[in-house]
Amino acid sequence: MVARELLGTVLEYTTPAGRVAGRIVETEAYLGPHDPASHSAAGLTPRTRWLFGRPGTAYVYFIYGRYWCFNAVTQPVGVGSAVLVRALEPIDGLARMRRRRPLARRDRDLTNGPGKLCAALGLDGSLNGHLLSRAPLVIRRGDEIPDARVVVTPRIGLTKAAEWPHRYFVRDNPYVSPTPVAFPRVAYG
DNA sequence: CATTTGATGTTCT
DNA sequence: GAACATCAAATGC
Repeated sequence: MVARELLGTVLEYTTPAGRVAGRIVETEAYLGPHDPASHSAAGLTPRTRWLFGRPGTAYVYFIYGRYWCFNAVTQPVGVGSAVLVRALEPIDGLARMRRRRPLARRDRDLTNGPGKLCAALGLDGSLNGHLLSRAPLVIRRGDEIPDARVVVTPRIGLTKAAEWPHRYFVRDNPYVSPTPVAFPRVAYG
């Protein structure tokens, strides 16, 4: 599963304002049209245009009237499958992240949620459709995370398919978003 | 620490 | 008109 493979890779955004980067420590897989929780379940709409694009495309959407969420498309054109990046461990540009997230009290609060990390990095809808193999926004190889350090749970915040176990995170990493207490946690593999 | 609640506006029905 | 892949503040331990 690509969502698991993305753990440990580095998301890096370079603009005239500077460079910000973080290690991906939490992801969620959204499958194709047969996944009721995926935006692709509703078919092709103006919003989901880039979700149905080629693998490695950025799919960025606006939610709850305030926040952007960043995804990487993972399946061939027309399928509509993507991985939501839910948390980063900051690597570079910490000062810029703090300026963009003035309400974050602790550094771990800068990027431990999908809306938070987009705000910290400055990601928004202008990046929709961008290919992640090229500047200014790239995902590059980082640390390999052993299977023994990967935990699987249901996805957060869903009403449909709420029990499907497609959330992955790095065990004991302080930058992972809080796991709801009632969630089952399963070792990967 | 855990749980609850209000804010916010786009998207699709 | 309802739903929504969220967040932060407030509350009760």
